[in-house]
This record gives sequence, structure tokens and C-alpha cells, in this order.
Amino acid sequence: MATKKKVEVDTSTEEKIKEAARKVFSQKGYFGTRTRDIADEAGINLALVNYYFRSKEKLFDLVMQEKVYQLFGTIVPILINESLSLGVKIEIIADTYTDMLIENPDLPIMVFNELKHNPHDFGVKVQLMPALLESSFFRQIHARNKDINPVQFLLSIIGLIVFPFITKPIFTSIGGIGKEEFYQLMNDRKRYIPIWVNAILDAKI
Amino acid sequence: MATKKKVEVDTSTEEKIKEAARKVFSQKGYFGTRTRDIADEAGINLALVNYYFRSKEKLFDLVMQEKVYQLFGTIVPILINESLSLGVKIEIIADTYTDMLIENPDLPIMVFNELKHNPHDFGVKVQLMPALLESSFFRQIHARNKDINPVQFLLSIIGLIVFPFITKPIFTSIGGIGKEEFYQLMNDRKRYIPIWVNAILDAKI
DNA sequence: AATAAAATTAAACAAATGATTAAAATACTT
DNA sequence: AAGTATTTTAATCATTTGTTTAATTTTATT
Repeated sequence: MATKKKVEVDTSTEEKIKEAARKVFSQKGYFGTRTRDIADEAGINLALVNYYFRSKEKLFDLVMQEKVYQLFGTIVPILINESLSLGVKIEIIADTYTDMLIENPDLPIMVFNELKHNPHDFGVKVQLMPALLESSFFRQIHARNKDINPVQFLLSIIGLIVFPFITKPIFTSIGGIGKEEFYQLMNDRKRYIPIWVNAILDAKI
Repeated sequence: MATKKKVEVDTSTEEKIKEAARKVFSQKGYFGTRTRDIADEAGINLALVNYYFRSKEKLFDLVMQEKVYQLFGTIVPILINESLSLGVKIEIIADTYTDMLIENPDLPIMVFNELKHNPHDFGVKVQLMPALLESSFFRQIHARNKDINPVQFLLSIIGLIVFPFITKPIFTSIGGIGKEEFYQLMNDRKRYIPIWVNAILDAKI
């Protein structure tokens, strides 16, 4: 227990570049980002980007892999959890996912946009769909309401949580609503979403 | 009535460039698009892009203005319509908006993404928010359920419709679901959404 | 048909950009 | 301390890219 804790932030050049890349790629996208932007943001020499990561594309793939995991890896484990009830899952997802998105508001746009342009699949293919289709989540939905397509329902709950963050630019930079106000709206939403989602689940089709 | 109909497609060079720009900018975004891509797609000489539109940016702004109008201009008139009931508005929006998105699946990602990066506001500012805040739609929601924040509700209904299209790349290129299957899902959704939205409206908070 | 205006083309330019190189500085090993 | 490997730097390269230019072709006007 006397061992030095590993909690110190990694200040290595490699990590500085990665951190800068996360920020700049998220803000400007792959094509909107110049390697010089990353170097400047990291406060290091331009050549070090290629020295540590070979190419802009390799670095991007690395960051993207992280982002994809951040966006999907958070919910999937909850959905496929065998011991949580459907109601609890909905509560947890609405709560933790909203919190994560408040911390990373431009994560969804970034991932969905780059996922569309880029030919790489960032490992989403193998993990995602098969795991979900046979998940307890899908079984729970079917048990609760046989008339609802689990895919449709999943789109709905995730959409209710994520979509507002995709529209954020409209609120903040364009609409008269500031950042604080927006995050307040999102915080309120955490409480409403489980109610709405349950209303959807119980709606007679 | 004998007058030649004005329905012929505009085959002018200017229009060919605009059409190509619509396509390429939508697919690859502003920074991912090279003027040469547009020229090639239009089948015209590179210099003509600048000849007709001065600069890549001017052309993009033009296209973007259209896209923004296509994305928002379709719903706003319905929402602020004074003679339609709330129920009818919901039906119409779910139906026509889904149809429009099936025709233009990558419109939402394109607009939200570029709206975030670009400093221009494409005229969204002036028209959108003020018109909505005092719209009959907001009044109708309040009349139906005093406990629901109209902004939250608007985010929900639009999110339920639009969000799936933002996730489309996951379904098609990554998930095992093909285009036909996806559009079938979206078509089904048109019927469900009014039901779900009404369930949300009637949910006790 | 002659002339002016508009449209189109091929070539080129300047700036930007991803990447590399070779030298210098720093850290590590023995 | 000497020698080796690693890291960092400044400069440079080769392409790419948005834009311009000047010449040519096409269209419109008189």
C-alpha cells in the first residue's frame, strides 16, 4: 500500500499529443483538423506527432476507437446485464448516459459524423449488434410489451437522451440559450426520460 | 395552357455545379470536399466553380442555407399553424418529416455537424427560436399538460423522428441491416411515433 | 457577318499541409 | 565519464488545394 499511486496525470509527450488530438478531432473533425493544430494544442513540435503516431490517420483511428467505445461502451454493458430489471436499466441509462454526455457534449456528433465518412469500422461491427440482439434487454422489452419492436424502442430511448446534444449548437451558438441553461435542461431531462420511456412501453399500439 | 411547362430540369452549368455541391458537401462535409470533387461530379471545368460562385465557401454557404431550410423549414410552418390541432400536427410531422428524411437521410448529420463547425449562422437565428417560443404549438402543449416543458417535448418528438437517421451509418455500413430494411423500420416508425408522443404527453410526472 | 459579351478551358500560382530528414539535445546504460 | 539510444527541434519536401489568369470557344447583339 505504500507504493506510489498511479493516479498522477500522464504528462508524457505521447499522452499530451493524444489528449490534444482528442480535443481537436472532436471539435473540428478529421478533415478540419491539421496536424499543426494538434501540435499547437499539445504544445509540442510538429514532427513529434508523426514520430509517435506515424500518421494523422493512425492517430485519428486511435482517438476514434476511444470515442466509439466511450459512446457505446457505456450503455451496452448495462443493456446486456442479466440481473437488472428493465425499469432499473432505464433509470441507470437515463442518468449515467446523460451525465456522460454533459461531460462530453460533442461526442455524439463527432462519432456519428466520422463513422459516416470513414471507411474504417472501428470495431463497432463485431461487438455491437450481435450482443444486443440476444441481450436480456431485448427479452425484457418483449416480455413487457409484445407489440413493440426492441430495435425501435432502443432507438427511441437512446434518441431521447442523445438527440438534444446533437442539437446543442442550435441552442448555444444560435438560439438564445446559453450553456448553463442547456445543461440545466439536460439535467431536468434525466428525471423525465424514464417516465416518458415507460409511457412508451405501456402505450397500446 | 399551351405555354411550355417550366418543369424541365435546369441543365445550366451553374445549376449542375450547385447540384454537385449539394451532393458532395452532404457526403463529405465542408473540409472533406475539394473543389475538384465538385467539378468532377458536375462534369465541368474546375475554374467554373469559382467563375460562378466566387469561392468554395460562398458555394457552401449557399448549399448550407438550402439544407438548413430543408431541415427546419419543413416543420416550423406546421408547428406555428394556428388552425391545426395538436394531435393533427403530431401526425403530420411524423409522417411528412419521416418521408422527407427517407429522401434525404444524411441531411440531419450534415446540417448539425456543419452548424457546429461553421461560424456562420445561416439565418437560423432570426427565424427559428422566436417563432417557436410564441407558437400555437407551445400553447397547445401547455394546454394539454401543464407539467411538460414545451422545449423538452419538442426535443423529444423531433428526436424520435430524426435520431434514427443520425444512426443510419451504424445500421447500414456497420450493422448487418441493409438500406431497404432500414427504410422499412423508418416507415413503420411513422405510425408508432404519434402513439408514443401522445403517451409522453399524457404521462403523469 | 461583324462585333461584343459571356462561357469554357488549360495552365499555373501561392499557400497550406502531411510527412520526412538530419542535426541537436536529453536520457539511459555500462 | 563515455558511449548509446531516445527524444526533440528546425528546416525542408512533395503534394494537395483553392484560386487566378490568359487564351480560346461559344453565344448574343447590332
